[in-house]
Amino acid sequence: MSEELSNRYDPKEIEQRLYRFWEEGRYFTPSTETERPKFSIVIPPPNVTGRLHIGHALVNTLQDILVRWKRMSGFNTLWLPGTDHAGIATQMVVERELAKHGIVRREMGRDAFVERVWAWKEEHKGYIGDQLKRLGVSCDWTRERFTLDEGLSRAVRHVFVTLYQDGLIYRDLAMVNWCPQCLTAISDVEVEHRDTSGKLYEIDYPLVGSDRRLTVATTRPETMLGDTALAVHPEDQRYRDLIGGEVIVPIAERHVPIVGDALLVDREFGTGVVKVTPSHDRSDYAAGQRNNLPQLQVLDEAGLMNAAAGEEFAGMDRFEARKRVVEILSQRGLLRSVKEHSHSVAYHGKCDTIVEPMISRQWFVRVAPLAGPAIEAVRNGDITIIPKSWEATYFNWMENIYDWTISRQLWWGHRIPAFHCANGHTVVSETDPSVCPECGTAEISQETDVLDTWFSSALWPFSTMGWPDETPDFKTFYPTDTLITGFDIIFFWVARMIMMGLRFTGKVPFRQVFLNGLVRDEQGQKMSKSKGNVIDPLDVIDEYGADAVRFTLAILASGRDIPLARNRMQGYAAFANKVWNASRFALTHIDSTLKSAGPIDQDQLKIVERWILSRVNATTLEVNKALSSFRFDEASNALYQFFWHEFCDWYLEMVKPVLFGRHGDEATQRSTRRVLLEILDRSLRLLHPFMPFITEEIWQKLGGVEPSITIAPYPVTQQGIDDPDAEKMISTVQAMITAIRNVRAERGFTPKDRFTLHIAAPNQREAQFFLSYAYLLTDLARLDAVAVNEPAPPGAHHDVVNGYEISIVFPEKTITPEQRERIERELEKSRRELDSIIARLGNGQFLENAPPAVVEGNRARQTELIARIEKLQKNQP
RNA sequence: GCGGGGUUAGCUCAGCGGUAGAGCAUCUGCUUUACACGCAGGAAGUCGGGGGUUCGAAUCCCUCACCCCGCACCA
Repeated sequence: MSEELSNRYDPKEIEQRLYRFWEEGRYFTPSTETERPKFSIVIPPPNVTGRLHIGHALVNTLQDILVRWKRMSGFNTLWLPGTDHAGIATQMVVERELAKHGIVRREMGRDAFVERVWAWKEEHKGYIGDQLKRLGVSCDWTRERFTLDEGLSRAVRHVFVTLYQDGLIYRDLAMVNWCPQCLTAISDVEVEHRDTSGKLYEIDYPLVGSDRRLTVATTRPETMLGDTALAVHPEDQRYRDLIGGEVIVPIAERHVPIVGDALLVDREFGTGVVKVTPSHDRSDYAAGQRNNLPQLQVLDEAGLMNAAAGEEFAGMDRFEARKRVVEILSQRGLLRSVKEHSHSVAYHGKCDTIVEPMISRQWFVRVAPLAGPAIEAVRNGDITIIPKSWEATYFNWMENIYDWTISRQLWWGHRIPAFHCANGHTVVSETDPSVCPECGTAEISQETDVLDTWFSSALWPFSTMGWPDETPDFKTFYPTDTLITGFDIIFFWVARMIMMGLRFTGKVPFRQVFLNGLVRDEQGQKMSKSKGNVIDPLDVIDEYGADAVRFTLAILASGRDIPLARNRMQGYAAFANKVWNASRFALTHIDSTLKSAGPIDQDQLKIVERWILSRVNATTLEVNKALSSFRFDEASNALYQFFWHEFCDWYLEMVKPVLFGRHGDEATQRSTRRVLLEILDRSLRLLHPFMPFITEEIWQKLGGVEPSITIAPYPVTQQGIDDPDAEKMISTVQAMITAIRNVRAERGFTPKDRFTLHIAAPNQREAQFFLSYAYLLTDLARLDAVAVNEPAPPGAHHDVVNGYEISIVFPEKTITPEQRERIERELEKSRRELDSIIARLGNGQFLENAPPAVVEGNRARQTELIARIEKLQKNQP
């Protein structure tokens, strides 16, 4: 065969060329008309205007391994790619961009702004796709979707209207999480609680008609301007008699009642007196409702104090107001104390702003009725969550679920299909009404709010397939089989897809969920731009090649944290180079292509061939098994071990004597070459899901039947190929070679020094074996002769290997003290092991209770150790 | 407070009832005609502490310590 491969693997040269080849061949586009079983997954859609980070690289590598494996295993495989519109994030980016040019969103108007965002999206939409292609993912790009596509938007609208009609969507005035920076409501799961060190202020409130003062503890003194009561515990002896009385709210100088509320007040905390601000605190809001307290809003939607806060404060920022309030209280002697206080503060993760509880009119999904079936689906096994420990988290959240705030005060997104008329009617409809169906007025306009992006993501597994239409794709590929995503979006996305899928299609959206870990840096730190420890997938792909990056991610993929270090990638780039060079070597010795090679002639097989076929079969079993259970680490590790440490280190070395004509007749050579082709072919196919580029590049040179390795059959274990005898004998040969190499290093000989090996074979058959395969020992251990059942001359080095006595004859050489020490250590180790085995075998309980195989194993080991120690002792001069 | 995960070689992790493993790093030799991103050999761990179950425990149970992650609470 032609030999023009470079002696160094250069990923840059081949990766992008091969990706084009795959796309042009449409290998990743499945059929909707086939009898073959299907396998389908949908991508967790990244933000359309975003950039791929290393976490995306991980989740997409794992999906691609799974998908390529299934495709090669004969499934009609669909991996549907796409992106979401990421409402807040995208709007924020475009606003910031406009701000550079001094343009303000509200001044340009809704339509113009939305148009501008679409333009931005068009500009950036290709970026994520290109990055994914660099990674080598086998998505079907002909089916790419975007959450704001017409079809998906229709699904969103249909779901909204249906849920509304079913009474599961409602609009209400309620306290929600408000982001004063983004000027929108957000849902509970978008709030990040962070432990923050703040201050606890104790403030005196004068009692009306008395000299007494009540001391109240608060972390947010500025909200006192909106206090409408103080609350004490109704059974608190200290304050019980004050209930029904009034206090003066300092600064505001307003009279408010003292109420008793057992739910709000914890007698143990602080002073046992709580200020109640129903408009600006979640639990105060509830307390206000229980006690019929008025609401007094003193903060506006931007987090500034409003007119109700008083003339001095109007327009002042909430944190500025806090300082000012404390100052005034202090001047008036009403500030009792200020203590350091650590407590949890709610932040909006997207913009790092402290969230403000705010009463506003929003749209909600009543989640509890949806949660029931979703809980049941996991409980009864219709959906399996892997690793299983995540089920507890899922149940815990689902069983204590709150209604979901789905409206956002944004412009970028699915506009809520509700219409308000001039007479106060609201209609929710799949088509835009021109007049109000209630009163007939034409003065009707659409709701200005848009939906939470996750509302559309929740429909992703079926909206992308054409639902609500019964399209061929929907019928063929829904439900999907597996979802792979990060555990951090189990509530945002996974749970909601299950709820929506069950509600609207009557089926689970996927049967298995694999939750992958979080990529961290080598110290286990979360990657973040501010720490400067982020790894850009494109950077490392450029540096090490996509295959090396993928292999690294796969082999590290177990566990909840995935510490990623560049030197690991360097290690697997070396592995890619190893694959390249081993293949390069093999290719120069393969004399036919897969198409013309014909079947392997079983009768011609020599022990080396029988052994490597047995080993590749064992590896095949292990890899398929590991992939079935999402053990990407085990699968890739098995492949690494096999390819490097069996195929390269031993097999290729063992066939060299034949390939170079030092041993064997022509028939043996032919057979050896045929099997070499076979093993290389199988290895490449086994490796392909993990390292798609390099394996395709090499496999093309083997001349397979299929036009691309992407659709070549994935190896499965074969009957009658396992060969324990061959494995045992080859492992003995390996052990002997290792023993000789050991002595060589131990005694300070060089590779040029030649030894003679004497082997004691217990019977004729084995004697014949060692004579037939003496060439392996000679070649790999650099011997000048192998003698079977001939007495070794005096002074030879004796050992026992896999039960066979061997003697190594080498030139006279003095032993250095270091060498003697090493020999002594080795002997001592064997003695210690023997002692513990003797103790075990001397224990009647052990003999009685341990399984016979274990007892037998110990006996055999005892016999070997005794023989070995005896021989090693003889070596002592 | 509720729930989950972790503590094994210098580093990062696998193993989860029968003789302590891998990768990387490290040390020693080596231009062996595929590869120095290589070859060969080596050193390195009372498997977080304590107790228990068992013939036998990194592995199962109890307990303590420390670390991480959710959720809830936090005047």
